[in-house]
Amino acid sequence: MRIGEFARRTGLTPSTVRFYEERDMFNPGQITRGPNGYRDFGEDAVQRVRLVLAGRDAGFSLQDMRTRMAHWVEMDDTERRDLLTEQLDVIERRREELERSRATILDALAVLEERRRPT
Amino acid sequence: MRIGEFARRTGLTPSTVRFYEERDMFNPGQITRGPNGYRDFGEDAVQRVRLVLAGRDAGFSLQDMRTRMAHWVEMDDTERRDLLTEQLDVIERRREELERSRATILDALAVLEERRRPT
DNA sequence: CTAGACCTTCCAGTTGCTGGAGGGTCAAGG
DNA sequence: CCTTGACCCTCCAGCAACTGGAAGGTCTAG
Repeated sequence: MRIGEFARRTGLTPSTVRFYEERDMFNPGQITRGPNGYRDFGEDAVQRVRLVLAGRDAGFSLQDMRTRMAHWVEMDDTERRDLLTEQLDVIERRREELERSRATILDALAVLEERRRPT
Repeated sequence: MRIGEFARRTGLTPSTVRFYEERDMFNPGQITRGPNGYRDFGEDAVQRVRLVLAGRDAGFSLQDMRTRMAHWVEMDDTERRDLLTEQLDVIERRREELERSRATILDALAVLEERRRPT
């Protein structure tokens, strides 16, 4: 598929996809070029970028994700499990931060409510 | 208090605190200067920056937070409630993204587990 | 009077994009 | 055939939100 469709399917913009390619987030072969110079994305490129996005949202840098995924093929399942578990931990920490943020705002809201119907 | 203590209490680095000052995240008077040129932070500066951080973690830009808080004083409680509620929505959306990210990783883990004890 | 822990400004660099300029490709319709 | 529109290409400048280093000032304790 071409970059437009790929972007739509991954929720990215074409610009961002090109940026990810420049930063080596794809494996060789996942993006080929047609005779007109257009990029051609395979189905595995979609899978790949989805993992990258999961990592990014967990709070990993693109470089982190690149190295992690580069070594993926040569890792055994135990190492892979460790890596994914670590990723889960990072997500968990992000979730907690978000929860604190939410609490701060709920607090502020509670103050407003209390002012409306005073105790 | 001086910048070091302020940074410790807000979980920021002194560099970031100076950057926030430069970007006008504080109200005039929340940071004064001693005769030696050192910054002196008041207790309200701590409150202020905590709200900024809650907004930042919710996904708002610093500029957004700056304008939001600048108008805060002249808003009535209804507007304030709307603003905070909007902030909660943004947090909720971030939470969902994070949840999807988590699901992607749990999926990958499940594949590994299945390979260990095949069906 | 010096060592250490602070603080100051200024500024260049990093990450992860975003959007624009200037141009090529290609299918459909007049 | 030619134009129009929706694509695509590269290159590059700019942005947000930091980060850290250089070069230097201040203050307290020993």
